[in-house]
Amino acid sequence: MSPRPKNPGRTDATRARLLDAAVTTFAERGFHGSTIRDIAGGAGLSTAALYVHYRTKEEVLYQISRDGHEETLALVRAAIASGGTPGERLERLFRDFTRYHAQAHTTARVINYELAGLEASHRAQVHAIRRRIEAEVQDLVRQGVATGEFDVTEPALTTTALLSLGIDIARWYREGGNWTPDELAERYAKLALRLVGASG
Amino acid sequence: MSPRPKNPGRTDATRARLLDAAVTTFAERGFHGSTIRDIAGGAGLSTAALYVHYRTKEEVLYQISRDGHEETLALVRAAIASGGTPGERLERLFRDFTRYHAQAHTTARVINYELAGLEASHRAQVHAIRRRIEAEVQDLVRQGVATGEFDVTEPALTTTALLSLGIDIARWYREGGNWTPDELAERYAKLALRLVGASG
DNA sequence: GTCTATAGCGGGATAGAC
DNA sequence: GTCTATCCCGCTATAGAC
Repeated sequence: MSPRPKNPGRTDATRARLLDAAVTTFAERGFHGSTIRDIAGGAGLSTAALYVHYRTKEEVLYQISRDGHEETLALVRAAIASGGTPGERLERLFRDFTRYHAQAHTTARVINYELAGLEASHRAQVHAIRRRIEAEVQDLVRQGVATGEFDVTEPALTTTALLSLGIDIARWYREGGNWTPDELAERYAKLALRLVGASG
Repeated sequence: MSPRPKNPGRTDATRARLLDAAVTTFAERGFHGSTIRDIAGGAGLSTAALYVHYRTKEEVLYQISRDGHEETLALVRAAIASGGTPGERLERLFRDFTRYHAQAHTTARVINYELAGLEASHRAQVHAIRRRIEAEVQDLVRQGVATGEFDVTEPALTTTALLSLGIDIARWYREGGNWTPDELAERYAKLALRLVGASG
């Protein structure tokens, strides 16, 4: 993906600063509205230095997008693997999913709304992860239907609605608003149970 | 907003074509990813001709955004004014709100996700309309709580969730998918009732 | 109101020194 | 690995003819 450095430690820290600055400006102005001067400058570097770490601006976006999606998939899988009834696992999944989208709302904004900035092959890889996330959740919904715990006639559509609630947080959430990520997670987990007809 | 023409009929048609082309490219590539060549070319005009109708690219976005938001506000108000119990009105509101976001998903994508492209004063005006939309819906939710028809402890948060479900359709909806706008509207209206604890 | 042509600037990316 | 300096392209917007 990027040139291999001789001094990983320092290089890794620099890359982290670049990704951080990129997330900030991508979230604020979008991929095309952000310049490499914004990114490099935000990390305290010249534009030329950026190219030691990433080949193009698009590659920076890809790194952010891939990392974020993999983290989300891991989070979803962990909740599903955690045991209990489908309702308990859905509640846990949704609590974590919601908290992530609130806490990391700038990152979440980039990975959910800047997909169009990705080059075709990168976008395809990211979409593959998204499909796996959706498949995991849909599977859980179907399990709940099978056990009779959920009252859902169309699992695919209900899954879309569930994910919508979480993803859209990245659009509207602001620090210093009415709810902390934890408070929101608590309440949204209950709303998720209502959506699947398992009011707990 | 734009220069007054001598020949309104022909000018209006040209502007409509420009707005149409702009919506298409803004929805696909975002405001900053779209060029005035995309917009003008999509309407069959040269870039110079665009400036007869709009002073800047941003003004094109503003026109789209303002029109779209006003249409949405009108739709929300019409449903609320239509009479019946809060539950009946919420169901109607949500059916219309959902259908709009599916049917006009390209426009909806632009007006909901390209707000950052607006100049400060324009953005402020649009945000004012958004707040009115939210206020109308929240008011309806509170009415349902007052009559005991809805089971909601936090009307503000529930309103956010309701709007989220509708708005996020603009992100994921595609023509030729699993649901027509009407089918989706039907099902989402039922989900809205579940969210407010008024399963009908 | 529309065109062709172009000004003028800001963007992504690179060259070459340290 | 980072810098300064710069290339060169594509973008927004305008000039001036029809």
